[in-house]
Amino acid sequence: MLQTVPGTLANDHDTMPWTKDAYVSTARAFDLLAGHGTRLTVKRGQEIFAEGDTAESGYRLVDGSIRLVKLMVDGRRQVCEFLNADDLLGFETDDEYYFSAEAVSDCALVRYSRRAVETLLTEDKAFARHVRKVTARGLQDAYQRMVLLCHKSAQERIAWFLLTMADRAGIETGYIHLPMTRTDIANYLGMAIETVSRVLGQFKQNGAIIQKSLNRIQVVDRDALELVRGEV
Amino acid sequence: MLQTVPGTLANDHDTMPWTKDAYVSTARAFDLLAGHGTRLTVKRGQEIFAEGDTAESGYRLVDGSIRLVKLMVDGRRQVCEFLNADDLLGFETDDEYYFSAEAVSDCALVRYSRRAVETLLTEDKAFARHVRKVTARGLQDAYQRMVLLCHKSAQERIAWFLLTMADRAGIETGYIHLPMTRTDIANYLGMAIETVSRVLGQFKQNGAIIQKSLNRIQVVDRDALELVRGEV
DNA sequence: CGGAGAATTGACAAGCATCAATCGAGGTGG
DNA sequence: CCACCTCGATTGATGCTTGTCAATTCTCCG
Repeated sequence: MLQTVPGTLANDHDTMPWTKDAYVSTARAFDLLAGHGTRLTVKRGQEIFAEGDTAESGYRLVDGSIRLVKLMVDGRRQVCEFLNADDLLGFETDDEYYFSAEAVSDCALVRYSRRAVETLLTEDKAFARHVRKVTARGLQDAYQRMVLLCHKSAQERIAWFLLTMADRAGIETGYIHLPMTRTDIANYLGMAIETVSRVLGQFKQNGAIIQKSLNRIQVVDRDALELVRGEV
Repeated sequence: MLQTVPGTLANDHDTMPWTKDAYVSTARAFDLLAGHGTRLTVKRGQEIFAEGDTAESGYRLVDGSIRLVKLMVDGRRQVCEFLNADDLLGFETDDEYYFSAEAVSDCALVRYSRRAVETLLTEDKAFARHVRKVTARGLQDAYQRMVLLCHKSAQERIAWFLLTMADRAGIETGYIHLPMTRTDIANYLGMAIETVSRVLGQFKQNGAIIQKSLNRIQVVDRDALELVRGEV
């Protein structure tokens, strides 16, 4: 099964056997929130909230990319997930954030107060279902990545990463845009940045990919990457 | 922060600042399900459901331990989580299970039909909140373990594991009961069973632990283990 | 054009996986 | 009740993947 965007707001119809009648479009669900939402923008590298902060808001990412990170006292960091446009953030927790959220690129978000979120969660069944679904998807992705971190080689991880990023972006351009740094990728996949560099170098030499610029990569030989990645 | 049992049904009061008024005891929440639940028992090693199965039921673990596993085609397995008495299982997904559930020891469960679960999720706010909370806790634990898998040494992992198991069990006896095999532990922590054995051997020699039997371990020097574990 | 941060490349070491053999425990049948 | 048998755990030797340290190069902006 292909990895899909966690918390995406589209294409839920085909996976909601029990709930077709109760389904409403995300657009309508968020119309209900609209009056309570405030737009904000954050610049690249800026923090939206920190681990341990009281969860006073939920966010919807409108544009840009965000990384969810857990920070260690010695400065090492674990990137738990990358979020893209239309992903939700902070809707599932009602006490403290258990990760920090940082802008990978300049971002536009809509911020909803916890009170508005709580109200909608209890009063709008479709919205509540959507949040459940999104959270479950997050857990699913986390478990999937545990397999990756425990059982896959450096090459398998990078191949998986490139293919996943391509799928998430839709790859209509032919290029994968990687807004994050090599350090982010390394911390996401549980390896050193040097290893990321080396494996990307191998793929370039294999002719599997072409690096147009630092964060623009073209997948020339998708089959080769899928072969390296192995089963998902 | 200490690791706690994911999805435990007790002690939620102190972490629900927004919802004290809406809170009802789990006992009452599950009274609502009672009429729809059916008891069942599974023997050690038996499968409750498999990854990819249609999620037709939710379960509450009454007694025993369960492992959530993802299986690879070559037979390797990733243990995503261990569940204990009072934990919930399969309540957050409404299409397909994204992991298999296997009995680590003989288990007693209560099984609820998907229809009953769906109904209660939409009609009982407190129950819906509880499921949200439990799922979020699962995601939190998953992220926490990513840090472990990516940044911690074998010794740190085993120390973390022992302390976490002790905390989850309440350790009133002075002994940690480990119902799972070394293979399970290895697949949970992302290391080889030989390494698990070796590290446990070191801890025994250090005097940090005493192994009463294969799955009964006494923590003699908790401070030493916490020192090895480092920050959580 | 120049500077600073990021990425690449290389050399080396270490932690851990793998392979292999032995040991131990728990369960069964005589 | 004991011996045996089988599976899991332990212990040892070895090799490899990958992390770490270091130096250089590249890229992006001002």
